[in-house]
Formats: sequence, C-alpha cells, structure tokens
Amino acid sequence: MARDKIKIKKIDNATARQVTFSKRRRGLFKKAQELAILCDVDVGLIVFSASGKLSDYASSSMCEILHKHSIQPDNSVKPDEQTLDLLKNNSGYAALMKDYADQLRQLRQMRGEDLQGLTLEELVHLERTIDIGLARVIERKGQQIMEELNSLQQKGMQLLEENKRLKEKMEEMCMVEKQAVIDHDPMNGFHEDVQCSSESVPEHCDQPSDTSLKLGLPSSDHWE
Amino acid sequence: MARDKIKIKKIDNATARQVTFSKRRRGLFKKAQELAILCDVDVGLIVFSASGKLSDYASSSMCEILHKHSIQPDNSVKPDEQTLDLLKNNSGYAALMKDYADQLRQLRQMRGEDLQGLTLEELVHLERTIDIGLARVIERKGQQIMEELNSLQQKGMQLLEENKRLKEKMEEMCMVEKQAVIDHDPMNGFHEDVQCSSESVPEHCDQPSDTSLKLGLPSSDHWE
DNA sequence: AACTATTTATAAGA
DNA sequence: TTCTTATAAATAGTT
Repeated sequence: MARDKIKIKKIDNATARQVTFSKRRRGLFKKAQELAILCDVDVGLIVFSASGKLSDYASSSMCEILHKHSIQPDNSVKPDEQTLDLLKNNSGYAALMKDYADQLRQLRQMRGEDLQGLTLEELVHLERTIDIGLARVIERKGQQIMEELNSLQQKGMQLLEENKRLKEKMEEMCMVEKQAVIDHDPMNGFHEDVQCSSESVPEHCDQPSDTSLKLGLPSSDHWE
Repeated sequence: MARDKIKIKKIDNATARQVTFSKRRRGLFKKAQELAILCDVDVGLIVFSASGKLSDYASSSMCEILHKHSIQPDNSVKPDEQTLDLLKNNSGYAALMKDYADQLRQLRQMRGEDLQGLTLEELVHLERTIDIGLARVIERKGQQIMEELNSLQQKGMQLLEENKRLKEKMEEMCMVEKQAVIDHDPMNGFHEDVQCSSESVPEHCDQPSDTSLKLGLPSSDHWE
C-alpha cells in the first residue's frame, strides 16, 4: 500500500514483520473503532502478538460480545465445542467429572452392579458400608413408623374426644329441644330421632380415612 | 477517506449507515486477515450488525482465540464470569450438575445419611434397593471366595505333584550315584545324605505362602 | 519514530 | 447491492 505493492504472505524478515505488525495493528484497531461508531454496531477484536501478548478492542464489553457470540443460533455447534474446550482446560470441571465418575461407580457398586473388578477385601468393605447404610435406613424407618403411628393415635384420640364432646352437646341440645317441645309442641317427637343419632359425623373432622391411606404402611416382608 | 472527509460519529441516515457498514466491514475483515497472514499472528474479529446478525473472522479457530483470550493473566477475572455464564446457559452442563447432585443424594442416602426428608414409602423403597445391592455383593463375595479357595487348592495340588515328582527323581538320581560310587568310589557315602533329603524345596515353586496372604480372608463377623 | 511515494480503502453518486 | 471515481487513509520502504 505504499512504495511497493506487497504480496499477502508471511513477512520473512522478523524485524520487518514486527514493524508491520505494529503499524497494521494500530490501523486495524482504528478501523474497528470507526466501524463501531459510524455504524453503531458491536465490534470485538482480539489480536495476539507473536510473543503471545494480547491486545483487544471491544465497542461494548468484550465479555458481552463473547457472550452474544456464544449464543448466536448460527453458531450453535461452535459454542458447545468452545464450552467443552473451556471446560476440559478447566481444572474445576476435570475434578467434577472425576467426582462424578467416581460417584457413579460407587452408586452402581452399592446397587450390586459392576462388582467383577473388586477384590475380596474391597467386597468386604463394600458390604460393611452397605450394611451400615441399611441399618441406618431401617432405624430411620422405625422412627418414621413410630412417628406416624403416634400421629395416627393422637388423631384417633382427638376424634374420640371430639366425638364424645359432640355427643354430650347433642344430648344436651336434645334435652333442651325436648324441653322446648314439651313446652310448646308436646306432640312432635320427630326431631329427636334425626338430630340425636350417634352415627352422625361432624363436618369439620379432618378426613380420618384419608390419613390412614397416606400412611402407606409397608408390606409385612419389610417389617423389622 | 474519499470524495469527502467524514467525521467519526454515528451516521444519521440509516441507509447510508447500512451501506457504509457493508463496505467498511469488508475492509475490516480484509485488514484483519492480512495482519494475521503477514505477521503470523492470531486475530479474532467479531462484528454484530445493527440487526444482530453476526459475522466473525478468526485466523485460527475462534474457539482457540477465545480460549487464549480467556486465559490471559490480565483478564483472569473476566473468563471466570464468562465461563460460568457459558456454563449456566449450557443445558448439558446443567443436566450434568443435576445428575451429579442427584447421584450424591442417592449415594448419601444409601449410606444412611440425609434420611430426614424421606417418607416412609421412600424409606421402604430405599431399604429394598440396598437389600438387593447387599445380596448381590454378598453373592459376589461368595463367588470370589470360592474362586480364591479353588485357586489355592489347585496350587497346593500342583505343589504336591511337583514334590512327588522331585522326590522320585532324586531317589532315581541317588540310585544312579550310589551305583556310580559303588562302581568308582566305594569309600565315599557323603553325597547321599545331602542331595537326597526329602526336606528340599524346588526353587521354581511359586511363593505358596504369599498367595494365602493375598487372599485376605474376611473376619468372621462378615461371613454368611 | 518520521518521511513519502504509492497502494488501498472508501464516500458519494449512479 | 454493486460499480465508479475522486479523494482520504494506510502503509512499505527508506531515512
């Protein structure tokens, strides 16, 4: 672009190359900025020198531009690769994957899968681990059963009390009504039979049958 | 840069702006490519048009450039955010994390930890799962024990046979030697006592004691 | 880094 | 969008 026309290929002379790099890099960044301002668009430019030094320009924030770039629908394949690349070079991810694989193996082995490779000692250790876990689960199950039984019992008691109270109240009411009937309508005994039946269930009683269903008591082969 | 000099500020006329965008974008990408080739450096360029369409150039892969960018020491804060951002917006990672968390929970529960939140039904199911796993581990342990016992037994048999063969050979040799002694050195009976002792152990016998050590038989409280 | 002859990019117009 | 063209900008080689 001056004095001589040049071919676009790597400049052999290292010094000349470095000089050209400085000049053209400045020009490139200027052009990038001009484009962003003139046309009101987002521009991101990243340049690594031969020595690995970074220079970048971003009309907004490079982070935002990279993010936009990563979620462009057209590049739906790219960001995955990119993400994977970032992940693979990310020690945290590597550790996570290791943990994940390790966990999966342990879980499978606790379920009795993939036991072929284990030594007798490892099998014994695994058995003990499972045994301990099983004991804890059984203990917790027992507690849970006791809690639910107690809860049921309490509810039963409450219902009984409620029932008793209601009965008393009803009888009282019947007495009052009877008295009223005696006082004002001595010929009508109809009310007594309907309203004072001991079969009646109060409406605000919390579904007693439903509670026992929710308990879901285990079948006998699981009781300890 | 032509006909008229222009001020670097947003072009008001939308059409003119779009035209300039097209022209300058092409120029910018050309310059970027030239810089990369001439100076043998990595260049990455990202441009979003006003309508949000992306165009990019990367001398190597954009992926590589972004990665380099992300690990530049100066930008050590940025890439973390960026990586996290990418990760959070990446369904694969989200699924992995979900799996990971789920696995961890299952593993802990099989070990008898974190049981508080489980219902009685879940506890019963967990118990059955563990029970099945335990049964498999115990079965596999039994197999392993049988295998190792058989292996030991076989080795013992081999040793016995070897021993027997050696004894026979020795006796044979002693006979020959005796004969030779009788033939040529009737006064020397020394060799017989040393070389024909039945206590000798052949050198190529595979460490029999070591095998039993490796077996690592379990303590009695784990036998079924 | 500064200079300058040229090449290149591009603004405006078609 | 593309082509044209006058002119601004960029820059290769030199100092």
